[in-house]
Amino acid sequence: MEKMRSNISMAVIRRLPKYYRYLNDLVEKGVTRISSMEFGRILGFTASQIRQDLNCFGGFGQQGYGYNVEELRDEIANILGLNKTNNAIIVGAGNLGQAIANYSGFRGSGFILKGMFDINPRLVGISIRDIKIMDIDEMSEFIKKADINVGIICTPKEGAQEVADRLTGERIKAIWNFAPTDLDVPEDVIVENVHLSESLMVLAYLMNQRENAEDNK
Amino acid sequence: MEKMRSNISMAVIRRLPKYYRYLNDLVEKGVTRISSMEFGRILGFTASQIRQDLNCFGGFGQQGYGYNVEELRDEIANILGLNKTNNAIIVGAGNLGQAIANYSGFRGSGFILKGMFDINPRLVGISIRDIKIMDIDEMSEFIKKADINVGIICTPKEGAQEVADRLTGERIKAIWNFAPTDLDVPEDVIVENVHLSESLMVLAYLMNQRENAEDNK
DNA sequence: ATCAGTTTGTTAAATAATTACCAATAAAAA
DNA sequence: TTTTTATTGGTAATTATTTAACAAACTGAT
Repeated sequence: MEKMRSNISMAVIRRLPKYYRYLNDLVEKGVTRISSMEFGRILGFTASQIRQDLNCFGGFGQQGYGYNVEELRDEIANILGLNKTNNAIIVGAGNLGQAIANYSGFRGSGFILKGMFDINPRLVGISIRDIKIMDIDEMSEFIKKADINVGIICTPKEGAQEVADRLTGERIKAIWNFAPTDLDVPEDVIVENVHLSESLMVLAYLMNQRENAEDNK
Repeated sequence: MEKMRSNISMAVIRRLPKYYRYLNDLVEKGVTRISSMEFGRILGFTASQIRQDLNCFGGFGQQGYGYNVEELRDEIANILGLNKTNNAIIVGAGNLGQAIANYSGFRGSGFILKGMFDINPRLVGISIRDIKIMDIDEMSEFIKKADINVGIICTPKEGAQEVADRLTGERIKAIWNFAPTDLDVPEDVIVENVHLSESLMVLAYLMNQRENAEDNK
């Protein structure tokens, strides 16, 4: 049974998926047990950090043995809520929306794509992976009918806030936002941003810096 | 002239693009000056943090006045290296690769897409935004010829490491990695990961947690 | 059983990041 | 010009995160 600590830091939470990914790889390789030290070596973390992180949720290991790989993997899946399903829709069915619709990572995260929406009449009616693109005016009704609780925003930044307003108006619980803007939503709505341009700018910064450092040598 | 501090923390660096984005918005709105307090209110940061962050790179403000919006925007663009151009190729021309190719965020970050590569013969020959998809065997030669220094990996995780090896073999400087795996590269190569599945799992965690918290009320 | 060797969970120490504070100084008002 | 007000840049205090240390406890071998 998990410890009930609700004040886990985001730093810890953002490491959990990486733990999960590597544990999955280990399971596939047939590794049954692992120590925090060896796991840390693989991940590039300190053993201490791994033990500290895992202990936020419970004592999954055993002295003199380490962690059972499969058991730990399942515990983390449980902590991440990957066993629960969430019905999702994509709003904005352009290139990015379509790529996300085809994204295989949905499998295994518990998210199920139920519909796609766009304002562009050329896109409405097209199907991506058996998901029909619908007109955005049908969205509210669809959310109710299909029990949607996650909205994925793949619109340009101009339309994003309005889409967010419509989604939250329908009591959606979470938004996965790919639009390059910060959304203003009620405090009980969760927003996870994927800001590609920011990621790219960080890359630009690091390249630029590296270059400057070399010039100064 | 910038201060020369090379030990800027990643926490600061990852905030720079957000500063840049909001400053651009302010320029567009015609705002000419702003105090750290007002800027913080808009961004959701403390005034202290903004002043502290900016001071890593230089004293861009003025007592009793604040910061000149346009000037600060340009300074940050310069710090981020957005004025320099970098030639990039996309490896993996599936849905995600094509979406990235169409991604308008390249404009304004200084990255120029010069080519796309795939192993799938059905894709080779197709053009996306005037960029021809080539066979991956032509990649090495193309990198030399077209002076490419950035590789964007949009392959499944299975092929990603091999692509990274080929890219670094050609002395590429940086990789923008969308494959759900951590790449092993020489230490002078910069890797910026966009791990969508990890982002999605964090979303799952937060939703799951919110639900648990509500149940315990 | 007993014992040597591992490895955890947990507490303490060290490091990093954020926030508060304030003297110095420029802008704006008087 | 002088005074008041605003606001920075930098330093100090606080808070958060990471790493180190170690007693407790399990494994596996003898």
